[in-house]
Amino acid sequence: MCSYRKGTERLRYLSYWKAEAMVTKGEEFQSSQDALLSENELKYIQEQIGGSFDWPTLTDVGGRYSEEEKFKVAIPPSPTSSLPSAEEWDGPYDFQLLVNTMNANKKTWLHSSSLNKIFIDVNKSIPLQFKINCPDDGEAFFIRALPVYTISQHMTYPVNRCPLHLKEDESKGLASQNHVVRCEDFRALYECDEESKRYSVVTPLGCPQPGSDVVTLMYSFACKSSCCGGMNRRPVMVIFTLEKDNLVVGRKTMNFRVCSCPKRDKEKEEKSALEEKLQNNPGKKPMEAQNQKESSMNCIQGAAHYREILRYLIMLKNAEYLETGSQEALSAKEEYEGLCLNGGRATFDPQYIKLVLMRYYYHDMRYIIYKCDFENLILKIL
Amino acid sequence: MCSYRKGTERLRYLSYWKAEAMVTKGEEFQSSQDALLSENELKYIQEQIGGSFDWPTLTDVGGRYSEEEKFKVAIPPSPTSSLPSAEEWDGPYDFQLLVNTMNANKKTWLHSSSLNKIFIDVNKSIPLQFKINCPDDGEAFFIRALPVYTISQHMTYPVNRCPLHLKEDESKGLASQNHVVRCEDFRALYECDEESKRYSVVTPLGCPQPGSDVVTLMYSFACKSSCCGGMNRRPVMVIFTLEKDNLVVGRKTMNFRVCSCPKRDKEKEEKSALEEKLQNNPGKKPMEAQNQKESSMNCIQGAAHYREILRYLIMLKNAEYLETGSQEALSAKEEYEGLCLNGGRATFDPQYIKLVLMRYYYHDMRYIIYKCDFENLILKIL
DNA sequence: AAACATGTTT
DNA sequence: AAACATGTTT
Ligand SMILES: [Zn+2]
Ligand SMILES: [Zn+2]
Repeated sequence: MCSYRKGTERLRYLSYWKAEAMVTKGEEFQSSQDALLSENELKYIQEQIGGSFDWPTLTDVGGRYSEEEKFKVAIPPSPTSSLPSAEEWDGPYDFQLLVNTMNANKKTWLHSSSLNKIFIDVNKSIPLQFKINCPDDGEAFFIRALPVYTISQHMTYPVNRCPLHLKEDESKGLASQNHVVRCEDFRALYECDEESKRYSVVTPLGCPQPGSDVVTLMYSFACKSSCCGGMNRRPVMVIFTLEKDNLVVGRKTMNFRVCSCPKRDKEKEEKSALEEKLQNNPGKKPMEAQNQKESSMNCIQGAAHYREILRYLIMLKNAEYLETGSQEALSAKEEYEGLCLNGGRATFDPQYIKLVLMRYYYHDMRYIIYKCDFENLILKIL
Repeated sequence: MCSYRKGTERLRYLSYWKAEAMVTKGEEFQSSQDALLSENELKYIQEQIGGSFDWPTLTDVGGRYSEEEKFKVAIPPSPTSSLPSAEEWDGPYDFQLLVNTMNANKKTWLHSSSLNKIFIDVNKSIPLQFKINCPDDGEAFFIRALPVYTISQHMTYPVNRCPLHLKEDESKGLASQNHVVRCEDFRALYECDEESKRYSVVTPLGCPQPGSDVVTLMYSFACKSSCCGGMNRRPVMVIFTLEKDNLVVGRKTMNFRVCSCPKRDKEKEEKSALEEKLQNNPGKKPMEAQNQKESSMNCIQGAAHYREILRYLIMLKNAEYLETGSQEALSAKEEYEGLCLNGGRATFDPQYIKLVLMRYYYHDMRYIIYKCDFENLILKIL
């Protein structure tokens, strides 16, 4: 893991430093805010890295230890969290994603390298090639494919199938039922993140065929980008994470458009991207899907989780009030305190709540691990 | 009831004549074919009326009489059967449907008299006016609104809501949940025909406001004509039946298009209808929705019902074979006999099965009434 | 209301 | 592939 960039390493160190200090002192965290970095610490870290970063994924290993041995610990979002990282990262194994354009089936899919985008028919498969620098160890690696909306306003919502296509597939009772992204490999595992409600498919990478240094996996999409009540015309990308021992060790992304006329739509998007580039004319952006019916309720899943976010907002608003004396901040704080008490929900501006969630998830504390796992983790990282 | 047209009266007489003869002889029908008119009788009747006709609606009055008193009797399709009549009929009460164009809310709905069609936004209400020649007796009458696909290929399928809009409304748990056509009257009753699976809404007509001779009811549509997995771009009409004592005593129809741009679409349809008329150019018909996913399974609901239709087909094919010696008819007959035995289903050509169903429902026998009800009925009709 | 987006029919 | 149909965005 010597290829971690400097900023990322420093951030990891800083966050764990705070958590470790508390664990060392034998304190059990009372809430997710106990181990939060201060505003100044956050500011400093953001300057250092200027982007998203990676944490190792830890899951509850339930039942191995007694209750007394449990610790609440600062654990980062998993690759399927509400706001997963979409930063390209070759990682220690020089992870690469390749699209062999020779294979392009002009009828069913096309790749635009200028847009880093694949245009594909619904339910048609596309071969994607994955490469690492130790192909013979392929059986130890997994490829996770996770669809995510690319426009910031929708990014925190999971990508779900539309009611119509879901209904058509319900009777089949397949594990892939709720998944837009499918991998046509018999070892593919269809996962749902209970926290974020995101669906992803995880496939063992395996070793290349003799004479080849890449592994080819077939992917398909079970809904169109335009499906009403599903992606509803919102552009999506797929985040492909390379995973080993439950850690993310590489990441690649690809934009996708699942549509009826891949050729027409690719040409149109390329043309308008070119025009915008030539004229440097930001006034003629492509239309953006609006009026989505994902209730802002769904934006924050679960009553307990929602309360946690509210408490975080109360803290932020209180800090703002103490610092600036803003009456608006004070009344917002009081409103949130009321909601906390009576279990109500506020209607947040999506852009605002997105920023709040971004900050909140930087300090995600919602996982429980066991003391020895935590100690091993600290040893690995420091 | 003296205003029944001659052809209808004669047909009614003929069909009941056959049923009455059997009842008189004390025979209990063994199957729905026992009281069928012969091919020649049918031919004669069709020449006489050249269209659809009305029967009184009778329902099972269950439990009033002992089992021995029950009779199976030839009863016509109800107004919500699989192939309901769509013939305009003023009836004995001079039933009229009026659209007051003065009320037209240019933003949400428009009426085209040349097309007998209303173009309307989804979930927006339109006032429709109903008139009878005895408005003071209005409380004894009901208006039933039943949506039906206008293109013959889809006519026998019930009009259902799409999965998306259904899902949005499911949590509300309203009686109107599955209904595309809504009546905004607190006395409106939402019915589902268990046999045909058609949804209709029945509203008491009531008496006109003082000084008026019409009753106004507000209707709205909870899905668009274009809804995927629902009407799916197939044109629909609404059949408004005037009902009294469970009998249909008048019928009016109106075409509807539930869409996002009523004005644009009305102008376009009127223009293309005019062009077609002027040029008498049948080559440039508007596009027809195709590729519907309603399984032909759904076309005939229920295993027992399906078996009945199969037996009817066997009879038809056998008659055809005996008359013409057609080997094709013979092998079709044998195929259907096999399906009857093993409970299988054939894949019928939709156009063909539509014609078969049409003939079958002309002789609908699936209702049970009691002897005295039957005798009263005969007395009324003869 | 005009322009656009995007699935379907021809 | 071109023309059309029809919901959305500007
Ligand atoms: Zn879909
Ligand atoms: Zn709908």
